[in-house]
Amino acid sequence: MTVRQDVHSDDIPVLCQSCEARHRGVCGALDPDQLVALARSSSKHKVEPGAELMGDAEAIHSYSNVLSGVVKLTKTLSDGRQQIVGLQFAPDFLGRPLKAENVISAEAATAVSLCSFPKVTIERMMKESPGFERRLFSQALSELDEARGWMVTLGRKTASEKVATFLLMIARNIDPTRDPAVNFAAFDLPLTRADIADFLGLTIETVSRQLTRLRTDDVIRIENNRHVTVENLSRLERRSGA
Amino acid sequence: MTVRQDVHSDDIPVLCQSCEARHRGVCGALDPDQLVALARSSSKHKVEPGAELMGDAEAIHSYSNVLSGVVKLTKTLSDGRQQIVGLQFAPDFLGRPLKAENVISAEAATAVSLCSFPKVTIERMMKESPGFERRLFSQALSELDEARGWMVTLGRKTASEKVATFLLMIARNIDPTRDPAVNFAAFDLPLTRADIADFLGLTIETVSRQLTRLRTDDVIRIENNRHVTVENLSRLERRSGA
DNA sequence: CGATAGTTTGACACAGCTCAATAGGCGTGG
DNA sequence: CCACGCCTATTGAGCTGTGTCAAACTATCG
Repeated sequence: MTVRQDVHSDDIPVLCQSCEARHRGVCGALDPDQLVALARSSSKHKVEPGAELMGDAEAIHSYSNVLSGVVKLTKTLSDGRQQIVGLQFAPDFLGRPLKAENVISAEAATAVSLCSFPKVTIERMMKESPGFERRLFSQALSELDEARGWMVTLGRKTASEKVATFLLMIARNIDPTRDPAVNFAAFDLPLTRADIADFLGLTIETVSRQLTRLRTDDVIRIENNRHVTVENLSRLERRSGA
Repeated sequence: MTVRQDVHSDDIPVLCQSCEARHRGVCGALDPDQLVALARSSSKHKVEPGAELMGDAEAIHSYSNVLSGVVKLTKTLSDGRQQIVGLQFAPDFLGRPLKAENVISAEAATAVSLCSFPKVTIERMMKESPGFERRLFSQALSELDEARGWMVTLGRKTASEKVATFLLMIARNIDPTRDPAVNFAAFDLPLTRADIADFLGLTIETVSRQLTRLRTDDVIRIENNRHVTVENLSRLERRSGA
């Protein structure tokens, strides 16, 4: 385990000073010099909900850190059926390393801010900093664990368990500063009913009915279709089939 | 097995000489000296179908290369519902790097032969050989791509598409020396109907009915319940919803 | 306000599940 | 070699959870 250096903030690029990716993200592996080098070719930008960030079967030119907002990773069958295969939150790293072409698409689910880097910069950093590559590796393995967790949900859970599992996942991920011990959560759903359906392998109608059921059973409250309050996360968890 | 003292750089351990993992697997990244070092603490062994290779929530003590046979990776819900979240074939690397505990179980689906290494050996090799870590990283990313591919199958395909997709995957993976261009395949199913059901999020009966349908539609032939012949893989692919 | 997009609700259909019976493969022992 | 038992796979009949189609409702915004 590498010990984080005691770094004075004036050594760190302005761009990176309050960046979540420097703390829990891939940039946490870099020393100030490397941060400066990386920051030189990075660019921060914001995109609107619905913006396409990567296209399936498209050449990869850049990678990004997600600084805020939620990114959908999707796959689509030739006849249009769609499946969301992952969600990314700050400070996740976006983009498929070690490949020339994407096999999935990425789209902003909410307003998203990103810190992007040219492909070559990331490749150089991977070569020069073993710690950086290690962080990318580690994130890939976490995403693999997650994807396999969703395989269980998709293959073996009922519609109501799926919806409960989804809400639980959002509650746990949407606020990077959230204390996991707290048994209460309130958040805006980052996805529309159609997106939730595409994530859970259901239809919009079924998602809506299951949400209504959770609401009438007093497990959750919903305001303005988007804002969800969960008084008792354990209660929701018991409904998730875990 | 004795290793010679004065190893020239072109000397490869006997153990590794005809090993698939040295060609397409993680050991391909190692030079002869490193292979010797690794081989010193490795052990080859065979296990019966059904043998448990890793347990969920169990501390990790070793990693392995799959040399032959098929390994099921499974996750189980508390009430017993099971989902297969991946299959491993030669020369895949088995075990979750960068973690102290497993989050999945692994079981031999067929007779399996393995080449195993203590945890510390793999960890040392990862530190000392960037190429070795790179290969592990690369395999993790491939497994991630695959898992996401299965998410689409589980969430969005019909039962008959699922079964066709499964057969196609087996046809393409079971024989490491197979030419991808050939449009014909014949193989023994490495999984029982129950396993296939657990992989595809279906019941045994539905799997059986869909296989019968593929058989009566002359897309496949089945002998002795296990041996499958596919005259025309493209035809099968058209049934897979790809 | 009206227009639009997203969501909920209802009625009904059907793919895949459940339960039950039958058939087939394979090892063991007479 | 057959007979038996065991396990796995197939087939059938009926049920149910989720999908489909359609209509009504709600939030948001010009």
